[in-house]
Amino acid sequence: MRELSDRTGVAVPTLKFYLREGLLHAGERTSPNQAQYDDSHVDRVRLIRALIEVGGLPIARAAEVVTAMQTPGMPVSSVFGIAQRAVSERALPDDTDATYSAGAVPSDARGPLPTRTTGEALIAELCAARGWAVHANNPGLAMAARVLDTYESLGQRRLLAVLDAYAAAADRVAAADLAAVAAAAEETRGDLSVMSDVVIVGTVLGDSLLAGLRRIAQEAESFRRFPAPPPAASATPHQQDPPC
Amino acid sequence: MRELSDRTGVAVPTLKFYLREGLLHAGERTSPNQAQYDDSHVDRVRLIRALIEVGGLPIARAAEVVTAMQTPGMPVSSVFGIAQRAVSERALPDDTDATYSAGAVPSDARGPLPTRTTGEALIAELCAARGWAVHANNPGLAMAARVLDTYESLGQRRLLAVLDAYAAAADRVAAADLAAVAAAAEETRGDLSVMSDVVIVGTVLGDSLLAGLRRIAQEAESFRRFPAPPPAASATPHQQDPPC
DNA sequence: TCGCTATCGATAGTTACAGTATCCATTATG
DNA sequence: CATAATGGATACTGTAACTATCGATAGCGA
Repeated sequence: MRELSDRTGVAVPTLKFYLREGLLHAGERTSPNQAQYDDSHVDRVRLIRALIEVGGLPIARAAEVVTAMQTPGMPVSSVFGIAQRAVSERALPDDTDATYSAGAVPSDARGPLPTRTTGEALIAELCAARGWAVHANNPGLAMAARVLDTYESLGQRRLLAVLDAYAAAADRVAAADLAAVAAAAEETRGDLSVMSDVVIVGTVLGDSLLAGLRRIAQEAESFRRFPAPPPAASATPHQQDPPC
Repeated sequence: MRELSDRTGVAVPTLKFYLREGLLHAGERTSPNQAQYDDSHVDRVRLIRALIEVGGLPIARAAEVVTAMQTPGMPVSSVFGIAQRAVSERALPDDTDATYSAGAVPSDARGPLPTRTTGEALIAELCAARGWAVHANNPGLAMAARVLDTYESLGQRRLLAVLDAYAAAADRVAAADLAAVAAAAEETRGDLSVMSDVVIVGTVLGDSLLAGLRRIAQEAESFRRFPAPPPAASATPHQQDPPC
């Protein structure tokens, strides 16, 4: 176990903790108080750390994910669903209620239609326009709708204008994601466990990658549009040095 | 204060807590133990809840953000930087060290070049290829590089193939983001506070929106590529019903 | 074989975060 | 004037993710 700790950089008590939580499979017993850990354990620990640190998953979600990963015949679509739920459920607390305690509806009673929310309606429209066919329980639906509703409630209706561009971007990203899965399938002649790996890692870490690239592109685009930030005097020190 | 609580759906003790933490500006004093809260407080509370619940920011980051937002002459580029740091720093713990305690470098000593990491090199290349000019301290650089390094360390080198598509998508998204800011600027003749709002809300919530849309697009694309998931028997119940 | 260290497993403790709860001296309100 | 609420301070709760300690072995070198 010391060796496993050394090879992964994770403290021994933490490894014990992961064993307890079912994140890490037990080693092969050699005696009542001795076990042998192999490369599969090293890989598993690395994956766990990646999901938690880079992907930001809580440990319970990571446990679900790795459990699903080692279930033998799990079809790709199910693995996708599990990965998606894992990264989404930290953003969707429990039941998406607004907790408005009293007369808190934002002032204007909208149309009498039984439409759930503006956001949901917009997303449904978007799906129709793009030909996206998904299950109603796809966590992305609630997530995206929630953001749109929040834009509205913050009086940022102008931000709804970004929706189409975001959708186009999402399409591109999803195409790349699935292409990676397909490539893995081809290389390994449809080895489900390899495909699961790609799906899990790609889905969970992909969010971070995309977010990071977005920040870079934002700053670059910002320079393009507002080349010299107005030479305003401010209390905090700003860094407006030359870009790298 | 009860009224503020009722109008926002946030418990009174929580509002007190936000006041203490500097998230919420104090009300106008009418007597030593009485204060008047107005619409600005309602808006602020809604913004705080949105940043925390939808954007997933920790309270300390939200405090930085709202503080920056109300700083008078803050240039747009600085606001962008603050918003970006707020959404990034939960993914970048402190100093991005690998904490490998002993002989933990993944077995093969790579080339003798002083290149920081493969990820950083790839991102630098990408920036050059796309004409992205950014400061070296842009949090997206570290974030994206980290994900790429993690792909490698997990033996998922094949996922590096998605990078170009992701970058193109990020470009699209950033263009839309900046277009929204520009539109707001035009509408309000360059009102910095309105622009700050758009930048903050767009940056923080945009990540969630994009992530949500990605999940939808992924599932849709998954159906397109793997129309009928192989009829495998598995322990857990799968839902492969008709899409909505 | 002795002694040292490490292991497994269990239980308990720690730190950080995000609130909640309680108390108190006022103060508004019916 | 009595009740209820307010602002402010302090203290407490609950969860997440570890971290420390303990006790009974078990391996390994001298």
